[in-house]
Amino acid sequence: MADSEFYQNVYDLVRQIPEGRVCNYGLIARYLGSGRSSRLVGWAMNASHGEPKPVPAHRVVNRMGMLSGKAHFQTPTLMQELLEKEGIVVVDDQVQNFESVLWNPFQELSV
DNA sequence: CTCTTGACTGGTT
DNA sequence: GAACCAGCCAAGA
Repeated sequence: MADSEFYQNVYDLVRQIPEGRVCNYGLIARYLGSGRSSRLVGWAMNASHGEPKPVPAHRVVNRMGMLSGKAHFQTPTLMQELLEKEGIVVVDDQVQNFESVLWNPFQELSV
């Protein structure tokens, strides 16, 4: 259940992602301690729907910068719209300049 | 209790 | 360079 701090850590970390930036599951998973538990991040995001606080899951994409979780949003186009609204260029469900908008918790939070 | 699926990644073939 | 296999944790059937 959401008792695990892992979920809260994921939500908190995702909420710390600034606008115009995106993060990938593996990076979040690695920051939390498990580099290959990226599936848990995805599952945590799936549970984020019932969270009282809004989670900017649209800023979370897979390692290739693809909007893998867009289908889990209210609308399949909401994710792209939100990203483009924040200044992120999305083409064919892929984030352009992915490395430029990629947000690294290690670099940003560990400075 | 066992098996399958899932918003994933990395390494090997 | 693309495709397949293996690993990780959790929840639903």
